[in-house]
Amino acid sequence: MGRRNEHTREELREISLQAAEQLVAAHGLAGLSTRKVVASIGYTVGSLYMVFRNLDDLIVQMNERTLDALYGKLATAVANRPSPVAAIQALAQAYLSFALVETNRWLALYEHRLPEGQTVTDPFTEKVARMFELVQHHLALLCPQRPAADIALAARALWSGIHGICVLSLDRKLESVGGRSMQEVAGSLLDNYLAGFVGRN
Amino acid sequence: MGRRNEHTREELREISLQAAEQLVAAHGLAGLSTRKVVASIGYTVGSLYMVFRNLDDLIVQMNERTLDALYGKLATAVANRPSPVAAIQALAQAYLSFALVETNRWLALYEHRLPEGQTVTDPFTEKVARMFELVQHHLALLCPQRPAADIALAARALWSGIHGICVLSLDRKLESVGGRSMQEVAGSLLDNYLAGFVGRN
DNA sequence: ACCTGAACACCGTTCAAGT
DNA sequence: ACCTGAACACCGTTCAAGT
Repeated sequence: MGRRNEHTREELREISLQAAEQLVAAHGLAGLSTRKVVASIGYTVGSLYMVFRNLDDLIVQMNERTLDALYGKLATAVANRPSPVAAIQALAQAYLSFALVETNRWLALYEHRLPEGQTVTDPFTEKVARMFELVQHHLALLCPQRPAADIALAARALWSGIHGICVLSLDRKLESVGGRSMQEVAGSLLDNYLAGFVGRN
Repeated sequence: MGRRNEHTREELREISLQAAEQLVAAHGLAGLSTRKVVASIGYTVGSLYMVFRNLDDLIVQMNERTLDALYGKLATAVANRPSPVAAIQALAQAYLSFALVETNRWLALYEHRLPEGQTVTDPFTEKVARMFELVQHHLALLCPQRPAADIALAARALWSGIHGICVLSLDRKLESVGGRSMQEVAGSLLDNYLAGFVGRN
């Protein structure tokens, strides 16, 4: 057998990633497998390994696409905001809303762990850094005379905080009882942190 | 074959959980399997199902033990603190330090997802709630005349924030570049949030 | 009652063989 | 060069059979 040649290498990569994204969106990262991907694109197991090094490689590439989509949402959300505070609030809301709408794909970003020794790929860290700088930039606009180290620390605290709110809100295991929305909690975090940060130069 | 009777049901449960904890501590949740557990305690696959409903059940029970250990650390850390703020800081530091020391077991709390329809067990949510109330209690001491809803919201924001800092710091994938320690970032979050929260009644 | 181990349905990965 | 599908080593879960 063999020799179908219906798709180029690049097309095969594309439809594989699309199939993976659909599987993850529908059933979570745990519902993804090489055999399900190839079944849904009409190929057999071996073919996946022509295009991806292994399943981890496929997941990393899928997650890179998710990061790109997330960055797109953040970038448009932050554009043309009247003030740095409004910009930061818009970033947080966009992050929450992406996590809420694309829950399973967003979760896959954090659920996937590389095997023991392996380290993360460069484009991946670059995409993460790019998002992080979005926050940092608007925080610097808010407090122009603050040293860069202060800004970096605050950006990291806020970013991590918003992220934590998403994680715990979307994980029904830890969703602590009192039913407040993600948005409320995030608003409280931002408002109070920024009040403290700005007020204490 | 059969009939060994070297261990009671309860002993079997105990050594299985201990073996699981060792496997997770050494290789992460992904390194845990029913077959590895039984191999390390000298039984065969079938025996596990005398004591646990399935692997998920074993993991949930293991995670409950981790939650108990974490609660113990938090409770002793918070005891006899001179002020509510000191108590809250001690809680945060204890949480960070547990995550840092028991990284893989702590990660397993969040990595494990129940299968599709299944919901979380009651003792589990209760243990989470108990930890959460620790924060809430000391926040209430800090601001006695604030309405309970404010306190609950703040506790959730802070708790989620500290959690997010742990998650992102321990995940090498997302560890944003500038190398600040978890403790520094958490300190920044607490100090600024509390300054904002207390100052704005 | 306790425990085994074969059996089944999955899984990721490799690779000789076919076109 | 492309693709298949058998093969291998794993996995979770069940259950007839043994003591």
